[in-house]
Amino acid sequence: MKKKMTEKSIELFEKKGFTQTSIQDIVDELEVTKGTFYYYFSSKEQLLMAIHLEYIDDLLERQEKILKAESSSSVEKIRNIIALLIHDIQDKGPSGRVFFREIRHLSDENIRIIKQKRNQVRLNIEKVIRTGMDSGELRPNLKPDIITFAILSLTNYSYQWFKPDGEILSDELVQIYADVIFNGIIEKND
Amino acid sequence: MKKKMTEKSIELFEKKGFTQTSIQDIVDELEVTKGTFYYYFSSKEQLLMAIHLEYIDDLLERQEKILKAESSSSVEKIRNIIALLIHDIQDKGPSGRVFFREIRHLSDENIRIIKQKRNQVRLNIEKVIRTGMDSGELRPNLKPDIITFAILSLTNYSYQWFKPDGEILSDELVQIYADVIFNGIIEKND
Amino acid sequence: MKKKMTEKSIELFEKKGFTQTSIQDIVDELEVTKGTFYYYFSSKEQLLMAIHLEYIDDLLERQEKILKAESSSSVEKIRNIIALLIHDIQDKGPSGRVFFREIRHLSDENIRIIKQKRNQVRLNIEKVIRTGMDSGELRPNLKPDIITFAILSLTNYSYQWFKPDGEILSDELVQIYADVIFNGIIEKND
Amino acid sequence: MKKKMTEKSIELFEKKGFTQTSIQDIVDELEVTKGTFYYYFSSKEQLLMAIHLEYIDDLLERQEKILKAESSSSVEKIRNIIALLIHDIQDKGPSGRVFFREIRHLSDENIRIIKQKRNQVRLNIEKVIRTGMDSGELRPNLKPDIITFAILSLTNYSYQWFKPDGEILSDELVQIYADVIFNGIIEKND
DNA sequence: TATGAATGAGTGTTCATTCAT
DNA sequence: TATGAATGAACACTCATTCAT
Repeated sequence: MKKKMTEKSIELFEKKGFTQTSIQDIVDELEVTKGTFYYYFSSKEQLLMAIHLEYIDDLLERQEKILKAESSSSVEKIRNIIALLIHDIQDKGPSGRVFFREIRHLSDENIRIIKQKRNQVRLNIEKVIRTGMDSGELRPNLKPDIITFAILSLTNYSYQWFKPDGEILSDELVQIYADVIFNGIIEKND
Repeated sequence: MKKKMTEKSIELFEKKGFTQTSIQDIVDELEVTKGTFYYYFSSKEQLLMAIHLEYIDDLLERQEKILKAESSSSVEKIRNIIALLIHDIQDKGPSGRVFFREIRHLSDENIRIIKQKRNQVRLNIEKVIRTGMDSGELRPNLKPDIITFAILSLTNYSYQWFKPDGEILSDELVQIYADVIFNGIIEKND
Repeated sequence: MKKKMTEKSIELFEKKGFTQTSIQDIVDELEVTKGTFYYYFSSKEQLLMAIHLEYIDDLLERQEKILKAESSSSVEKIRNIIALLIHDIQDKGPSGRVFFREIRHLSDENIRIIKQKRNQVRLNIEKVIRTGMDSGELRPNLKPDIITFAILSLTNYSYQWFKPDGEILSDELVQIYADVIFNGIIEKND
Repeated sequence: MKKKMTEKSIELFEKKGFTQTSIQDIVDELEVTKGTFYYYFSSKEQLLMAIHLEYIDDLLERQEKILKAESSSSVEKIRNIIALLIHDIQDKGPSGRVFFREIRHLSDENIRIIKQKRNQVRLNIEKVIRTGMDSGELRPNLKPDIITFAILSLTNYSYQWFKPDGEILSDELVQIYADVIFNGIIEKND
């Protein structure tokens, strides 16, 4: 039941937003009563926090696996991280959208916790870029922090427009975005 | 007074969000009463729509100017559009953030109107890219629609993290982002 | 309307208790809506605090008048204070009962404020007793603080059983209680 | 377990009040579940009634013992009853406070039962006073009912301020109160 | 004896909106 | 142009109580 509630909440939060979704909306859909909701969650915010934690913890865990792969080059690792972030939108699109949009409705303390984990994701990318610059895989004159923001912009903003069931597949999107990031769009006349 | 209300609303909507800001909050700051608000606006949503319209119409207008400049190359036009979108965050950050975050609180009909104008901005970029590909300035194998989304991701997502008063200047950000988009990050060993 | 609300609230709080009286109960009786209540009071507790303040401030003011009367002896002053406290039960019985019973539902800060004023009433009585002992009007071996509690017990507890519309008049009660306090109940065989 | 529940309830009811204490609060402290509570008590009110009954029945029983002592004078009996009532505050303070404060949360029928027993305590005192007046121990012109209320006011109100662990001992309080009641506070210049 | 899931009526509070003045 | 009193629907949350196991 707790699982069912979380899932239905993600669905509704994504469709209507956190504030616009009432506890009544959630329990109505599951055909239970409000009391039942509060049996499993102590508050609406706690539910939102649970959704956030599940999302970011899973993401961090999978990112660590990519980082630890010793056989990968930095370029491969970046490509894998881009794939990870983009695919998340396909696989768990709704919770991703909730994650990116509703964080502000958490309490200050919870925001701090989530932002710290989000920063970890960001700093992990930054580190790979630095390693790639040092090893000569990447151009030496880059600003790693800004490049990281560029990558996160591409992947995170995709939840705003990318529909996994649309014409373009998420694998294609990964390939195109990696190509842009790595090679740029200008024609080189060598 | 109407102007003052709009401005104060943008400020509050940005700080606390549309739903979390009450009419009472707005009128309290201006030291008038709720009646006054309803003299100038027929509803809270109408105020939000006014903010959206002002933002997007101004943006479209300035984008058109860039597009019409006959002396510019496609690459220059793209760079100018990136500059336009990034600078907006600096100059009218709050209304930009409101624009990107609160659209969902408009009525369906109003959402349609705003999205149409937003699409216009997007299609304008797409067209410049196509022109650049045709003229040989840009690589011929690009997907213009996706590249457009990439550009919009970089610029629009910047409102999430970019602080105009921080270390990095918006001019620098424009330059770095243009460099990434045009040249990529990989070291070319020609 | 605010006045009407306070009065009806006192009436209901006295009959059913603060917690058992809902805002709905109050507004139903006045045939208005809950919104109206919150137009005049920011919370249920604030209403309770208003009731407390009005009661104790009025009491203190009238007590001061008694204390300042230069022509009265200490015995007369004590008798007048007993009359003041007892008559309050008759004149504004309901708010007195609310005052003595519901203080615990105030916030800690508000409890502090009210208790301080209540202590003032108590200390004022204590001072009169000391003066009476010094001047020889009262027995020299009394404990003024305990005697004060005795007086307050008699008067304050009367709200628990004394009905002003019953057989015995409040003037009689004052006389009897003053007689007990001053002379005791034992038969003196001098 | 039933005993433990009653005791913990008294403790909580005294600290937070009957309405402010939830069944959940009680069972949490005992580390059992709500189901367990309803195994032993049919309702929250029934628990409150049990507390009241235990208190008043015990009091009545001990009062009867005092009344039956043939060797005591009326004055001695009154002094003993004052001691009984005051000491109860020391020995079972919490349940006394619950008794005096929360009776209103009983059902009408239960209120009737408790009030009847409370009246018995009162009428017993009244009877001793009458006997004392008839035998010449007490002043002949007293109103026994009012004097009884005076005694009960002194003793019952003491739960509002008297702290058994404070400076003054309950034995001293008994002595002082008895002295006031019997002798008054005025200096007699015979 | 005890649990834990579920109920449903109720609570204080918020707030966009209306309207006579 | 602006006010201020009033509305009413909604909201998050509480809690005594039930009952199958």
